Amino acid sequence: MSAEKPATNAPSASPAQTDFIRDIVAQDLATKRCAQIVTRFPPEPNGYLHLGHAKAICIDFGIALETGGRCNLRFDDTNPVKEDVEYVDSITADVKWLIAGWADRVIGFKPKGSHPVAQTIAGRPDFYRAAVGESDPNSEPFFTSDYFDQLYAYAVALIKKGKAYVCDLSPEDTDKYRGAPDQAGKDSPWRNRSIEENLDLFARMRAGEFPNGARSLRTKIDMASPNVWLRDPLLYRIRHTAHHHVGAKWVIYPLYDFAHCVSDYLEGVTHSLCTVEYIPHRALYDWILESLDLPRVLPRQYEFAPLKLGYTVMSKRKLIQLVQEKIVMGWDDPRMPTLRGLARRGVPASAIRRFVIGTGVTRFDALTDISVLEHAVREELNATALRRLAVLRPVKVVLTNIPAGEILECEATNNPQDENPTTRKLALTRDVFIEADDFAETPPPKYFRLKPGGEVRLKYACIIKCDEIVKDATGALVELRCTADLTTRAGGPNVDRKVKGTIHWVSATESIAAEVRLYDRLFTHPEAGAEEDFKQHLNPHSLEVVTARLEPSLAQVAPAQRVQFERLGYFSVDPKDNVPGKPVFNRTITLKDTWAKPPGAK
RNA sequence: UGCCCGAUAGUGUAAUGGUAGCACAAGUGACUCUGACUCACUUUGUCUAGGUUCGAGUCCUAGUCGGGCAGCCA
Repeated sequence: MSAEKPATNAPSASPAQTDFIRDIVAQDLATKRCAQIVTRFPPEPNGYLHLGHAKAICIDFGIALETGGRCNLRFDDTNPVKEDVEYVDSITADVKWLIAGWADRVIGFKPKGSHPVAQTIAGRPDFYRAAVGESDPNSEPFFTSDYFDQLYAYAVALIKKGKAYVCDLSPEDTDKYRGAPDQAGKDSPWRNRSIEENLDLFARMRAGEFPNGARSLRTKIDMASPNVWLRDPLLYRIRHTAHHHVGAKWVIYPLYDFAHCVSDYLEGVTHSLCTVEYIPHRALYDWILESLDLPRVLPRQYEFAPLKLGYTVMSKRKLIQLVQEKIVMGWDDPRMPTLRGLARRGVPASAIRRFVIGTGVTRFDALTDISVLEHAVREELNATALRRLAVLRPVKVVLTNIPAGEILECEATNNPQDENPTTRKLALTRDVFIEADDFAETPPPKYFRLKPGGEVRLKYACIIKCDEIVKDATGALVELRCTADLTTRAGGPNVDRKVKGTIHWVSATESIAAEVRLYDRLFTHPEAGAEEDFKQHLNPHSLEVVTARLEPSLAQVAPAQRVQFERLGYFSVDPKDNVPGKPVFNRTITLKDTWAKPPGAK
């Protein structure tokens, strides 16, 4: 069964998702401003993708999918000192993972020969090769760095139009000349160089004649603009650094504002969607493209609010801190909001999409509650996960009326959500384990589980009655001695006898031991991400490792298989640490628990 | 402090001048060999003050509150 199968109760024909961006897109199609919608997802390869990126991906690819358009994965790799192929590889794989089975057919294709295939494929990690498909070099992502020649030509064109100049101000002086938001800047002394001189100097910048920071290429807009991004922003800076994708060909590199709009144009992007912090850049985006007098229709930028999730941090800087300070095990730690972490935790890509799409698209600075994500995950998993019995914190129970060595077979349902559920066999034996939480010597009110003298049903097996509590000298619980009412087994005369509680269990002898990792939210504060000192809100109990007892069928589980440990939650095998004979499971999420726990209970 | 963006139940999001809906959360009940799932029901909302209009969540003005912008980062 595929983990990507949509939940049976999914709103299949829900009204078309709409928002202000989709409205604009629909209008542009209606008025024929665009024949086809082209979007792009443009990460810089300097970190791992997280839930915030998932939102952008769902918007960019989603709109392309809904309109029969396409969406390019393009690496915005204009700053070689911060970037690396490690990130190109992981981001490519993560994007493909997130859109697989959903929008993979609208991903843009890279023109043949735009860069040597061998350079990008050979020697790359398996997951990257698998993601891009070695047999199909056209499925490779786009790179802004592949446009460096064209970008350079456009910069020259701007100089020739008198709209750009080479400036000799140092970075510090450039800063001073820019002024402040409430105070106009002043013109650079180099602002009025002749076109010939600018052309000559820019060519020499490219030729490597000047050291880093000695000169820059700037637009000539307005040093007094109330929008500071219009105060002659830089187009090119000098960086004597090799580039991870195009090698050592360049010593000057374009800046985001120049490279991004031009790359969008070159790729035929119609709608360039980004987050609200780029709102002040939009005027510059438009200015550059309009100044170039380009023949084709220009792309337009629209902005939406970034995703903020409670009880986690989303900024790259904070995430990297968690990794570097070993607060988590790595970028793929199952507690991380990275796509790698979520995947390792067992969250299906479809659940992430469902969640992100459900939060909508607005420009409002919203904080989404973690329960919305959790609900989306449970909804996917409830439909697809195999039901299994596992005991996380075992307490031994001796069924005194079952002889040692005897095995009574029970039939258990694999997934009650299936139309035609299949079953498997379970072994009921004299010694079994039940969950520590499912027994209370002095039960709180409305306790449906096992208590002295009380009865409870062992799921799929029979009703048992607690006769005796055995403790050691220190008063610690050793075992429970119970009698099994075998007439309440399937096929028995009293199968239908009701008791208030049904609990999970495993045979003590017919079960296996496994490491199970229980995860909780990383932070104890909903807005931990908003605070500089976010680490003070770390949850010390975000990871708990237990040695659990599992029913034998859990000995070999495929990494992609999701299982529900009945009454406990959804689990999957840890793709890294699980080895045959020594299983390791991750808890993706607990089941919803509406029973008010008594005070002091864990 | 200059410019820009925003504000609808606890949270998120619809309503495009005409009955304020939906989801999550919370609560009540039904069902139950998962205190899950499912089902039914319930509570809770248009930031404030003016204005335009037959009619304003929606348009206008002012205020309040929240967010963004002053990298040779993206």
